[in-house]
Amino acid sequence: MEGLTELLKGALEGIVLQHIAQGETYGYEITKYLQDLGLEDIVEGTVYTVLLRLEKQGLLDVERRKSNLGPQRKFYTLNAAGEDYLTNFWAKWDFLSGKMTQLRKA
Amino acid sequence: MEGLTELLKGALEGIVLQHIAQGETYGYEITKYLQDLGLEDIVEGTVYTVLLRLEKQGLLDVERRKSNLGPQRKFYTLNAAGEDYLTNFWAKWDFLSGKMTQLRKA
DNA sequence: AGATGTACTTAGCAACACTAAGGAGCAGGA
DNA sequence: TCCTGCTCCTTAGTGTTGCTAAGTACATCT
Repeated sequence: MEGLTELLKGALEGIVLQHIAQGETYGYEITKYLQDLGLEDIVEGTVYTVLLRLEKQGLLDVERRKSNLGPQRKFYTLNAAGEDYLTNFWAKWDFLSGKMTQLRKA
Repeated sequence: MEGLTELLKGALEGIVLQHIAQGETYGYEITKYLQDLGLEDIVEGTVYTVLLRLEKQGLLDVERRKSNLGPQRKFYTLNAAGEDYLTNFWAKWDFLSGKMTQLRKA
């Protein structure tokens, strides 16, 4: 799906957070996961910038450990702030989503 | 609903376009309509900047006519390009929306 | 040695929602 | 008559965000 960029703004943070909420993970894996999901235009660079931003916002706990293949990985986990953020994110998404449906069939 | 700004990016163009698709209208009316819908943080200034952008992109036909009260109005109608854009917008929205649901219950 | 796959960082860009500030037309009441 | 409030639009500028590009680094296989 092309031209999804603008629509992803604001949503991507939630998407990444939601995936991390399902279990400790790291950037490279997240990228693969999203591409498997069908969000193929979300590439590595994008995911890493989002992760750094989320980390700076204090929504994630980070641990650097070595991998069995390749260089070290940065493992991310949601902390309490992250969970709050995520809950709030879905509330906003549902709100907007509802309005969109309303508008569409008006 | 606070903090909707980022989520609105990309969606707002579609929202405005969708409302215009339901019949000729103008900026001030669109603003009121959205606020009635419950999107209260979308204020005048925002709507007008969106309209100008859509107009520049050639998605809207414009006609300036005088109003029975207040200054002249700029009436907007969707043209063919606008309709295409709108169809495409909903396709993208449905796509993302579907992925969000998938991700959430994963 | 070189290629391939894994894994992360940084600097900078473009698009968008939003803000701020203003102007202009009309109505009604003080 | 003034002036307050409502209608209606414009322009310049800001901050956030997804994205790009270029680079670094480790491991494995040929």
